[in-house]
Amino acid sequence: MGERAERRRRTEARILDAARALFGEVGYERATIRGVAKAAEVDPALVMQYFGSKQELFRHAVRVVPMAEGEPDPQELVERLLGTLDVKMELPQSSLAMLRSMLTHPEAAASAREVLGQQIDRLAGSITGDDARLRAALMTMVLLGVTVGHQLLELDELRGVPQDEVARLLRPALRALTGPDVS
Amino acid sequence: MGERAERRRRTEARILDAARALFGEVGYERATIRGVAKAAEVDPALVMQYFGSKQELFRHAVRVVPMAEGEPDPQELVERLLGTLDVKMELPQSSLAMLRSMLTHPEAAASAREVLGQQIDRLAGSITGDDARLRAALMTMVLLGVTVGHQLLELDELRGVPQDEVARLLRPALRALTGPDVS
DNA sequence: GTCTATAAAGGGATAGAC
DNA sequence: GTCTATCCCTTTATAGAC
Repeated sequence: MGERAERRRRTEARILDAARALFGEVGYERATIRGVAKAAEVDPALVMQYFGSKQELFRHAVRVVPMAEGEPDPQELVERLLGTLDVKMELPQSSLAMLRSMLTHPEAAASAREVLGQQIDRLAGSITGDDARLRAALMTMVLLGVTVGHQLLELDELRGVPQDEVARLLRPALRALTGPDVS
Repeated sequence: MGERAERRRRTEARILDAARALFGEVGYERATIRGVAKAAEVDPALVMQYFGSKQELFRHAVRVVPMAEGEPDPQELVERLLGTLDVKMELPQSSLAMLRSMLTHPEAAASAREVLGQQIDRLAGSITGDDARLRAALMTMVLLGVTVGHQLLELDELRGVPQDEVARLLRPALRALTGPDVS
C-alpha cells in the first residue's frame, strides 16, 4: 500500500484507540465525538469522515475477542475461566468499552448478551445434567460480577489483589457450580 | 395537613415512581425530565419546580434500603444473602435505578460503591481469616453478577427460573467462599 | 400553583473552503 | 484529504403569563 494509505491507517488506529479508552471510561452516552477527536489529536470532522456516525465508531471500537474453542472437562474448564479472569485484570479495552455501556446502551447490551451467551453455550457443553445451561449462566455471571466490581466499579477491596489470589478463592466456588460430578 | 399539601404529596410520589421506573429502564443519561413528566402525567416544568434539577430528582428517586443488621454465623449468612436474591427477583425499583446507572453515572457509581461496601463490611464481620474482606467482596460480587444478568441484561438463561432453584445452585458456591471453616 | 414560551448549552451531523 | 463554520436537534433550566 502507498504511504498515503499507510498514514490513514495509522490515524484510524489512533482514533479507535482513543475511542476505546473513552467509551471504556465514561460509557457510550457521555463519550463525545469531540472528546475522542481531542484525545486522538485529530479534527472532530475527521472522525465523522472515517466512521460516519458515533454508533458506527462504537461498533468498530468494540470488536470482541472470542474465547478459545474446545470442550474441555469441567476441571479444566474452571481453570480456563479463571484464566480469562487473568486476562480481565488487563481486560482488552474493546471489551471494557462494551461492558461499561452494556447497562445503558441498547446496542452494547445486545452485544454483551451475545458474547455472554456464547460463553454460556460453551460452558454448558462441558457440564452434565439438566440444569447445565443454568449452571453455566451462573458461572458466567460470577465472573462478570467480579470483573464489574474490579474493573468498572473499582472497589477498594479488589484493588491491587493479585490475580492468583482471586483465582484461589474463586476456584472452589466455580467448581461447586460445575455440578456434583467431580470425576 | 391540608388537602393542598396532600395533593402535592401524591403528585410528588407519582413523579418519583415514574422517575424510578424510567431511570431503572434506560439509566440516568437516557432518561429525560420530559419522559418522567409524561409517564407521571404532569407538566415537565412541574418536575423542575419540585426537584430543582435532574440530578436532584435522581438523588430522591434512588433512596436505598439498607440491609438487615446483625452478625450471624457463616451458614446463616449464606441463607440471608440468598434471601436478598429473593428480594432481588422483585428488586426495589429504587435500587434498580441505581444499578442501571452505576457504570455510567458517577454519582450512581459512588452510591453503588457505598452500598456494596456496607454489605462487604457486614459480611466480613461474620467471616474468619485474613482474607475475610476479600472473600466478602467476592461473595457480594457473585450476587451482583447474578442480579445484573437477571434483572438488567435479562439473559434468557435466567429468565423465569424460580428463585429457589437459583438459590439451590448458588448455595454451595457461596459456602465455598465463606472459607474452609465449616463449623 | 400550573403551564407556555423561550433561553442556554451541548453535541451529532453536514456543506463547502482550502 | 483535512479542517472551518454552521446547522439542527435535543435537553436542561428559567422567566413570566394565566
